[in-house]
Amino acid sequence: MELSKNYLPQETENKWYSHWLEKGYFQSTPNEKPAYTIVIPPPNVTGVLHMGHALNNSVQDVLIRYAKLKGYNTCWVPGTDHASIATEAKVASMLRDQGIDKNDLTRDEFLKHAWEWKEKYGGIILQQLKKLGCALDWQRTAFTMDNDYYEAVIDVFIDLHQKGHIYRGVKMINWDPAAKTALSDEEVIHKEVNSKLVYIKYLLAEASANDEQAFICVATVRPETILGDVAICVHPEDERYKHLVGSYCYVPLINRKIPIIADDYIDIAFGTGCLKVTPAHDINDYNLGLKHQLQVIDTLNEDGTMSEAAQLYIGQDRFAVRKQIILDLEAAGHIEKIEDYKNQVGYSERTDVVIEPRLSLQWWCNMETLAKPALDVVMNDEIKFYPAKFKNTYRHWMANIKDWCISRQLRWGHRIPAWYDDKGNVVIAKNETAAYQIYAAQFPQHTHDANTQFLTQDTDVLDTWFSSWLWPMEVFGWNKQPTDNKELDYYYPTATLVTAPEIIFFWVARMIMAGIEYKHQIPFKQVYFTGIVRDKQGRKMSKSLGNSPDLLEMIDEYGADAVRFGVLISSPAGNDLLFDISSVEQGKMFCNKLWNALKLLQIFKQKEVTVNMDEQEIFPSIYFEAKLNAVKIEIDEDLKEFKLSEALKKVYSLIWTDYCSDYLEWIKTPQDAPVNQYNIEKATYFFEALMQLLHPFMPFITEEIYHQLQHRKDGDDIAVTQINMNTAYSDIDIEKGNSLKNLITQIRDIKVKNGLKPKDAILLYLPSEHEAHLKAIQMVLQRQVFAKEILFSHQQVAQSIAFVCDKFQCYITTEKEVDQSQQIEQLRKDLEYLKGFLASVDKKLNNEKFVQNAKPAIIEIEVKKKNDAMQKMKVIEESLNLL
RNA sequence: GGGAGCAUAGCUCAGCUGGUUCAGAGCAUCUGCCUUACAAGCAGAGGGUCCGCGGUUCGAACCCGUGUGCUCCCA
Repeated sequence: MELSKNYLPQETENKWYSHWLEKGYFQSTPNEKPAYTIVIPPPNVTGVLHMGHALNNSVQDVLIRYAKLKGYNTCWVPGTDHASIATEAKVASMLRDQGIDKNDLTRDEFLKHAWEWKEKYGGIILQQLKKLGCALDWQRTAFTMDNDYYEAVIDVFIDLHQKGHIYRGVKMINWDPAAKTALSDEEVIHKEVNSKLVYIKYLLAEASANDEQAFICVATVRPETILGDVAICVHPEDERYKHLVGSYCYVPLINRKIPIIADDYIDIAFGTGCLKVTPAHDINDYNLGLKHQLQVIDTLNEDGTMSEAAQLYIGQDRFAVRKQIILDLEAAGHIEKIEDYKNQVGYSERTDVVIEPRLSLQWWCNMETLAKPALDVVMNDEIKFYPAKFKNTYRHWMANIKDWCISRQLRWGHRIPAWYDDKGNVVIAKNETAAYQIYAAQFPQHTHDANTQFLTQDTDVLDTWFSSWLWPMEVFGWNKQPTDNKELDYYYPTATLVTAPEIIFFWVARMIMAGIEYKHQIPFKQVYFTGIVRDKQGRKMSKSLGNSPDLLEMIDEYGADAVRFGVLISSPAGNDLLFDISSVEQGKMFCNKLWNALKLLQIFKQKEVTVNMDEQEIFPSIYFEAKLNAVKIEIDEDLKEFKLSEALKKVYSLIWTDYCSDYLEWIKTPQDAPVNQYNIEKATYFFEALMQLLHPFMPFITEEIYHQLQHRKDGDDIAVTQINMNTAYSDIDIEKGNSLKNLITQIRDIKVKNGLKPKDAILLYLPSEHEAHLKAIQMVLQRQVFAKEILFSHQQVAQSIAFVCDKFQCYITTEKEVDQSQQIEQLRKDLEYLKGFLASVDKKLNNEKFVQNAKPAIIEIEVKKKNDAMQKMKVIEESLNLL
């Protein structure tokens, strides 16, 4: 069959993905083979494929496909998480477009819309992963709100509550005024912003004669919060204010009389040294308030507008008020000055609005007892982190772990299984029936009419991470069958988790806790943290910056293999990836290179053959086999350490340089001459082996070429072949090949430097004392450098170009007149260099301390260096004498 | 404010426990080639004070200290 000029990915990619699916190659069931399991970090059900996913999932696919080649029973579990906030926001906005206000709907009505939305648009990303070629076991596709999964989350809540880890309490939380829900500390992103530091004067209630000014001044970046001020606090040792402690002042505009108190928490150096205390809107102020028994005045509504308690600006947005109040204070003469100021402000990870610290009644999970063992397994390398530097980050967080706010004021998610009566009593129960039973047992004194519904369920849902921390267990049906579960026992603990360092606390740490708490086993043996995908300028790729390319378009244009190549080649282990489309182009060119090598093999196969097994004829195959086996081992080592880009670079240059540029050229025969049958067979076999090595990185084109190379029986596909790691090879063969390469390059260079055309004929003299070593490469060398003849000689050759390659003294003669001054210069330069080199080696060897301290092997090497250098110098000197 | 990390060719990075001729790769650059697989290609070449300074050592890109610049995480 005639092959197209270039490789056309669009035609082959869909074909092979469907074929793999049809054959069920990605499906796994427990068997006698060792398991290699990965659970996908579940993307948001609302998600679409972006560069981060492309990297993360390409990496996982490489690991899975390589493990499969090595004989493991591989299982890669796909799925999505329900993403409470993101999904609820999406659905609410869709409803708004239809003119429906989410708050006008009942819970059930809203959830009906949400599920409809999920069925329709959810999981688009999973379809996109197919385009990328991911070898996911689709039959196992999981969702964090599947029935069984939902039940598992609820059961875990109940269990942790029984164990006393989960409790309900009023604390300062991070409030997202856009989503109108509490967030955990981890969901808050701190950013540095330019603010105004406003100095506000508070009138003193009883100005004494000592006070030149009848006011006390505080500095704040949030002037609107003065409406919630309940005190002014100064440092007890601060001489400026000592005399005011115990007196009162007035909050400007509303004239609330508040005390001036002292506490050593105050930083004397900051601002004016006076802090306005607003317990409702700052965690530190809150703590101060508790200590000094201050009132709490909450001046904000849940949507970020001012509440009635603020007295002024009621119903106006906090940021509008910030501007307005400065004007009003100014007008009333309360502003002393305004300075530019940089400070850290917390933003919601999901909605990107400024977080308000807010006092709120929420459900909490105490993490201390869960964290302890989870810290240990990472510190003692039972779970290995790659790169290991993340152990530090992990330890720091785990050692200072805070209680986890797990309730969210949303509807989309796992509803908190708490039931309340009208007196504020609460019971935790799996369902309503159980709630009534438990209630009756717990509160026998509260009797109700048997027919009235007096218990109401909590309207909040749980943090999404409270469900995804069960992921590696629950995808294998842990909750229904925690023991004697064939699947769970076989696949758990999973082999590797591939994720972003950004979610080390959100997810990785919590999975480890849940795994140990409930399965009494770690959830995965190693964690590979991928880097962050950045653009060429080093900026993180994000939707808001608009610097993230459209992946599906890219796949259409370049092919999935090229995209995978581009992402993986520039992704050194654990470092950030500076993505540039040129690396995808490089991947596309690589595909063409493969395609053309295939075409050359087809041409070879149509030519006449010889069956000559002469060493010189088949040396290229002997050499390449050794090289292939050597590199195969290196690649295996690299992949064990997640050096994916290193491994890919090695396959790339093994194919492009060693196989195409060297090997295929070496087995070419002169025009119209027959080709060597052994070499052709070997060339085909090597190409197969190379495709196998490349397959984990570029699955589609390798499958296509595997089938183009020869007709395959049904079920013989590269995706399910086993790699042969029986890779013994001879160093001598590799050395001979290297000599050949070096000689070819050096002679070509000499030709250029002496003004010879590449094809100009030469006579080449090689040293006869190395004839045994050089004999094997003679024929190939002769063809590659267009030598009329190669002669072995131990004599110097007059009227020649003399050169030294490796340790071989060689001569070239040519019919053309050559300029000897240039080569003399070159030889002198080489000699000078060697003299210096020899001197440095001698210095070491003559140094007593070196000889005493260095390992014998090192000394041996130095001696060898010395001898090699001296030999070379001798050869060069001889050549120089000749000229 | 606390912690972690990075600095090597024009660019992106390798360089494992200090010891080959160790200063490397890819891309980019320059030169010569349409050599019947591939010009999206072939052949060849040039390019670096391994961030500055000090120290340890027989020996430092590598270890220690310090300065500078940058990045990330946490509060």
